[in-house]
Amino acid sequence: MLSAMASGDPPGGGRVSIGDVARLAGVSPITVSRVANSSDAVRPATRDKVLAAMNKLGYAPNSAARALRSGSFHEIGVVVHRLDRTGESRTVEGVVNAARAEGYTISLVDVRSPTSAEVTAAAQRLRHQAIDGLIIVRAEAATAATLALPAGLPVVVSDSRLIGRHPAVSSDQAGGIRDAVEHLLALGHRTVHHAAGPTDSTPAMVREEVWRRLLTDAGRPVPEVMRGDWTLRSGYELGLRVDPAATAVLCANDEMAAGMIRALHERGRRVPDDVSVVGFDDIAVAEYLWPPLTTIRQDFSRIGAELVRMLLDQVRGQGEPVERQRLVPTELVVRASTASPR
Amino acid sequence: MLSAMASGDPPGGGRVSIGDVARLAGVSPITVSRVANSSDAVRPATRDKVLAAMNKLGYAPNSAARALRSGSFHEIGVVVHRLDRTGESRTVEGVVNAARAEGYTISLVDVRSPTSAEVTAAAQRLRHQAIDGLIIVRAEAATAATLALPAGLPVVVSDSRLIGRHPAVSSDQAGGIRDAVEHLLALGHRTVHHAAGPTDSTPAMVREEVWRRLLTDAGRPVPEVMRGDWTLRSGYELGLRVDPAATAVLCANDEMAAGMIRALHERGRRVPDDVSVVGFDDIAVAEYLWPPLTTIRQDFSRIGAELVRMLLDQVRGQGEPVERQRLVPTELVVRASTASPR
DNA sequence: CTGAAAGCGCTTACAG
DNA sequence: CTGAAAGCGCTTACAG
Repeated sequence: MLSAMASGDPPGGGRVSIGDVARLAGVSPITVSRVANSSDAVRPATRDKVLAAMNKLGYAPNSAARALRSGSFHEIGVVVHRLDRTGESRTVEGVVNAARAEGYTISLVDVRSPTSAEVTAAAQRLRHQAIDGLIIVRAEAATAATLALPAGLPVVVSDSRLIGRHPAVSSDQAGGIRDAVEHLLALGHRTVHHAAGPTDSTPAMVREEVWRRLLTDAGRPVPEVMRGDWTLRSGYELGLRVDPAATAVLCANDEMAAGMIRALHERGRRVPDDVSVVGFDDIAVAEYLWPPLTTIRQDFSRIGAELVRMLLDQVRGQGEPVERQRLVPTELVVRASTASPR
Repeated sequence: MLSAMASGDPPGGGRVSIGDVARLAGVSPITVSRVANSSDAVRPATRDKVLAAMNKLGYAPNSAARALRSGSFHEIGVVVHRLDRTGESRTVEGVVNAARAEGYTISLVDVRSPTSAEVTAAAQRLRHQAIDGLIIVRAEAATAATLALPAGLPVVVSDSRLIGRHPAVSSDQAGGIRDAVEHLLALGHRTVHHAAGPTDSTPAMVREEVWRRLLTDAGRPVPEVMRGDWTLRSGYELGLRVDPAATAVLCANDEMAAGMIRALHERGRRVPDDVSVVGFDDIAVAEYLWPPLTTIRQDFSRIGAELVRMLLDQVRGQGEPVERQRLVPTELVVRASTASPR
């Protein structure tokens, strides 16, 4: 428990400063600073006196002063779009936890749309606030040409068009799609239809290109791609008009897969007896959809941790060359929404 | 676009300070400060000179110095548990957006478990960091007796046992449960079973108590409560052994309702023909479950906004009495998972 | 409308 | 092992 109130008479409206502690302990402020920073150049008896005074007064170092002196806030800025989506919130959670382990806190900004203008404004707001580096989680629609980040600010990005321009962390999209397509072809499907994500999203485009290339390489017909926007609703609408001859559909994410399955139900098509469906992400409900969804799991907390690691490499290594891109493996999780065609 | 690099020769390894701008513009640092803070006591011509110099050098005020001087970081600490859950992430999103509108950023800490010890540690870590106030989003297992928050730090809490001790914002749980129970009774169900949340959660207990009281007041039999833990899995497991005579089940949240529906399917019980199911929250998939879920919608972004408003009332009004509790209305959303019993 | 002086709370060399 | 001095970058009265 903290003591309720300082018993001395600290100036400045109640906030206890290093000088107050020094006075009570009968030492200089420098010694208090040493104790606060766990320097070992303090005699144990002195240390104890100071610690007792700190406790008595409820002293907490003023981090504004500390940051001003040291030049670092020990804070990382995070720009995120749509925090209510599984991938985004789990990635941010991973970032928060990894940052904490390194002694950093997170300053979070949510942009309304993932465009260059919004992200630029968010980055400047954060810069204004004072951060040591910036993590951009999926600025899908931002491009390197139009994004104007403060000069000299270390940056790491997650999946986006900014890869190449800035160090980046991504799921192994290609590997995931390959696993899914091979799984479906191995089950005996002649080809695989694709309910893709929006064209302004890098992960969506990567998934689509890999799907197309795999079918081509395997000598299978490539059905016309169906275009969605990540939402359940878009998956549902695509499901209402999916080719009646389709026996397997690979969806760009789990939400679209859930909408697809619901539409197929309404059309009287059984999953997986008539149509196999595969998602991407492995969100919490995937296992409890009816039927339980076969999907490609992304390791979001690992992505968050790698984002922090690569950012702090830059922050600490100032000037050193930095790893440009790190791929985090995906995993195919086979459940009951896929089966051999009848 | 920012200019790539300062063309002057600013000291301190590249960071541009107010003095550099003053020198280039041929004015004093005070004048630069006035321009940076949009004071109107600056001649337009002077202002333009200063703004030009700022742009040329890529000046951004050092917020550590600013905070040290003014005593405020314009930052709000947010303690959250399980950011990957809908309620939590949407509430945080609401907090972030409302805070931004007020010129505040968010420093986010994620606790592994919602206990007093974890929340206390998180609050102290944030205090250390420097925040103007603290928002605790659902510290479900923390109690006022054991939570030790830094003295003098303004605090607002969301649903939790801390209500009463600290100003709080909550959904109108009672109103939501009333709407749901009345909806089911009006459909002709004799009584309503309840798949409740964990006993250490205040919202779960409130929902359970209101459910019990409503049935008692209506003279209906009160079935033994079923105990879950918010997860899909727990709802599924309760669904496997729900009373075969039950015709209506009110679940503590949508995830549990999704698990409940899946278990009922597996047991060959049709929803809503044999059993009506109601959830709580209105998460994104609720509409796309099969059947689409009747549920009680919570307005999380409004909750987030109210949390910020009540916190800043404290921060700004120092000493003034503050509103103790604010209820945010819920809304019953009727879909296809409820019907009259056969 | 503009500026010289002081100070916010802390830490970093430097000296003893 | 301990302390006196200087300064991080900014803003707040105060004076002109």
